[in-house]
Amino acid sequence: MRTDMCGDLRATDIGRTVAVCGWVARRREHGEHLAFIDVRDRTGLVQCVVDGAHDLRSEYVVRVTGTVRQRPEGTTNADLTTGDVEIGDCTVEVLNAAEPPPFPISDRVDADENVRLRYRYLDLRRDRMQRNLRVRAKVNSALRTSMERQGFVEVETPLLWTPTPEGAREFVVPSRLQHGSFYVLPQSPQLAKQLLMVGGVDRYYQIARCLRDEDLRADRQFEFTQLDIEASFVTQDEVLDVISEAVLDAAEAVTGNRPDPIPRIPWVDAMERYGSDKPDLRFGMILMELTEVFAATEFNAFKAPCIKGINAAGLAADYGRNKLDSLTDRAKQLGAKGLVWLKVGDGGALDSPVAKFLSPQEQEGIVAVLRAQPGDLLLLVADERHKVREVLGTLRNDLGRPPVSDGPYRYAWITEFPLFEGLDDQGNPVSAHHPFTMPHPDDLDLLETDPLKVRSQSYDLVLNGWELGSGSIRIHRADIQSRLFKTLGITDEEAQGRFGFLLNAFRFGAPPHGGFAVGLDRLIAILAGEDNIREVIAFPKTQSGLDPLTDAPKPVADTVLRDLGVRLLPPPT
RNA sequence: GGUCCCGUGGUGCAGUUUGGAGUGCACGCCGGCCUGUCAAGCCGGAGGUCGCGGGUUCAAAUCCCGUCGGGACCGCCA
Repeated sequence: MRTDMCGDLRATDIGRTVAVCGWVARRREHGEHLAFIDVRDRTGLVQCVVDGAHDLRSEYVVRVTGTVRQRPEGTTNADLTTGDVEIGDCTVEVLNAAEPPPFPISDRVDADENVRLRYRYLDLRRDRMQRNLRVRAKVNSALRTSMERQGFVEVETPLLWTPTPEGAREFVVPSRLQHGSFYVLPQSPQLAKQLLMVGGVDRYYQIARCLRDEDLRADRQFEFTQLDIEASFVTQDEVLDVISEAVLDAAEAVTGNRPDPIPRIPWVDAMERYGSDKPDLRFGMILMELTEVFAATEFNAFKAPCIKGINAAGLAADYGRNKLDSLTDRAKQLGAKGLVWLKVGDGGALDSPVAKFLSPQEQEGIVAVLRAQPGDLLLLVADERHKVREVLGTLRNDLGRPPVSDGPYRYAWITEFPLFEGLDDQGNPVSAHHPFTMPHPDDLDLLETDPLKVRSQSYDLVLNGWELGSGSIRIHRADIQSRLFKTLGITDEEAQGRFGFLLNAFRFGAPPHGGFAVGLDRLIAILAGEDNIREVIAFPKTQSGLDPLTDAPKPVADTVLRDLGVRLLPPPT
């Protein structure tokens, strides 16, 4: 039907008779016998010179045959890849007429999200979306190639899975053949891939769809895609190497440049330096330790277990009283008792409401530790250590963080996460990752004595302040798993009920294993320069979980419910 | 469950603070003119439940309450 793609035509094609197919992007009429139409396909636009365009309208589907020729002197268009040439002597065949689109098929205007999604098939015609889909395809392809090269085998796992009461809320699927029982859609292939390790697959990967019935965000959809991997007989470093290779390959495939090797930062360092377990390494403003400086302070607000400060370099002039007050409000909102700000004057003197409470030695200490220069704005928080980290980490992002999709790409591995995060209502520790995460070998004996101090062999991958994924070395030995369940307050019977199939499998020779999962929607969004994963998903849902295109979710017929053995409750009042 | 922003011809916006005739801008659409444009240009025209419901008022796009939808965020996301 066609000989060429619109966007591919170049001066080297001059003289060829070609046929292109696509949509009428624009037409420019110059009287009865001269008109230009721009024909668009997924590769771009080409200008066709036609003898009148009266029967053509925007988005008509056409097949144009003609001869590629050099554009006349002075009429080339440097903004188009095809701008040196045009198709002349055109015959235009209308393959299909079209109504005017409900919004312009153009990158210049951003239509209402609801309208974009209702007419997603039109939205997808836009350059931006075409580009994003192709970035996505490139990433998928690069990852597959990388994983294959590294000896991994793609295995598909079930979508109809079994409920696991831990973790994210699951989508539930009623069983027609077993009334009263339900499948769930997997929040990840976690347990399936561990079974594959017991099955001797050794090196598994999958570009896997995962489903979680949790509230939606710019970086979260109900269904999302992970590069999921699991490997046997590996150390943590080996897992990190495999994933590093894969994501650097993906970035290189998209951008043409290979980002720097990915630094590995222990969790406690990330929290101390950036106040976050997903630090954005594109900017500094490190949280500096001031506790020692105020060891003997007379200033009551600084008689605290931990004092840290950040230096918002050069921002003193930008922050007048109002903005400083709202920063203070923000800090209090985050749970701080207060926020101390100091501006560094021209002579290096500190200008601050609390300056008079600080000794000269303390003031010098602040300047030295924060490497303060005239014009800098210094922000200090004194409190419990975890609170100081959290508040200053948030302020650091508020003050310094560029949009997520701005370059450069700064990946980071965060390692040695705590095994547990806090206590539940019954006073039992809560797994930070999941209950099959291997404790750090040096901390095993703390399981029974000081569980909250136990580090784990788990790790996150971060890119420009977005969490891209997480993984861990798993527990493969029954004795350690049993100790962990005991620490979590889970009895052997409960464990059997919840994860029996996995624990049974582990009795038959489970190899040491570990893995990781990379959130591809987020990775692709960042590589595509988007700050919302909807932009890299062909058919996403709105924030309230609706699909304006199909109107899903919808009620189903009573007969369907009857077949499933399901009865609806009256709507809540 | 909560906080904040948004909803005005097909599209994007202004108008809302301080109530006074559906007022304005740009694009698109329809018709006409136009032989080198490229976000073509010029002339003319059509097109409105100001998301929806209620309230206040002589009078509501504008103020108040509720509700629906979109977005950002908190909670939630082992």
